[in-house]
Amino acid sequence: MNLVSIYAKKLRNSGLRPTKQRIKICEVLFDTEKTFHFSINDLSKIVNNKSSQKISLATIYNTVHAFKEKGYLKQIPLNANQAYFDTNISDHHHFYDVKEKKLIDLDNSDVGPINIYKKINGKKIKSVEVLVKLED
Amino acid sequence: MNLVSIYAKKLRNSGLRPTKQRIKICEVLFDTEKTFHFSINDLSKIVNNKSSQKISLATIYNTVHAFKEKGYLKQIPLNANQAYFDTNISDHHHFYDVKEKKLIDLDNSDVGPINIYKKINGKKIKSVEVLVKLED
DNA sequence: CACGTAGTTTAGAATCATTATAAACTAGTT
DNA sequence: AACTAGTTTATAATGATTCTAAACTACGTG
Repeated sequence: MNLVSIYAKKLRNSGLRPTKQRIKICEVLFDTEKTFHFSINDLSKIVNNKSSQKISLATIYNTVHAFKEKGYLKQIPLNANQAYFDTNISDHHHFYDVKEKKLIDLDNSDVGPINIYKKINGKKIKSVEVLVKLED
Repeated sequence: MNLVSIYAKKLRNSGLRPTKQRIKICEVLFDTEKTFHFSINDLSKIVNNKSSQKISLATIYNTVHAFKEKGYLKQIPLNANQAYFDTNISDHHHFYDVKEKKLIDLDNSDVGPINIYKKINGKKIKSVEVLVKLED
């Protein structure tokens, strides 16, 4: 089965119609060995540099949100003036190089086990994310 | 020594002139037993509800940034559409109740020691912040 | 295959947090 | 009192994100 039909299936399975735009975005996001971090603007540039048939910014926003919702992307908790996303959806963390404004993956295996001793009544833990800020 | 002169001294010691506005903001932020979380808008409302002599939004922004710079406030790494700050500047972490959009402090003592085994050449760790998302 | 419809895309407008500007003001010094 | 660097302010500008509503499209049904 080729990639396009794999993406189409993946989209259909999540209740999303496999449109040309979504397939093209899938190709940029998931058709690669390495995972990566991106902002909406980054993604828009990458996608629209690949072909003359442009995808509107609104669609990029819609699609990224849908993919995040479905768990195909993760948003990185970070104080920046724009949102950053990660195609690496495995349980992991991040370095943030404050000076260079660069994110670096920090695998779960590079961080010792994290124990949370405090409990909040009626709530359970959904995720634990660590942000390690770096300086020179 | 009264609080106003304590704040004035604190400001002067950091190279910030103790203006009426900054003192008033100090009173809101630091003249309390409990620490708290706030957005710029929250702070603006609190400050301007306390007296008829209003402080402009621009000054609130300037002051919060200056205080953050000087280490009197911390910004909380979080994906929200606005920035959140914390008057608790001790080394600690946060719960984030996704549904209720509420932040809860998580003291350092409520989290086991965090070990980062990965090293980045030429960089050292500035801070380690944990965000624990909560769900029902 | 044509049709209908719900879902999708799109350009452009609207919103909203934040930052920049530049003129008026003020703390602290001379 | 005068000076100056630092501060405040209203307002404009910016920029990311969301909204809108009209055009388009995937796809099941007849």
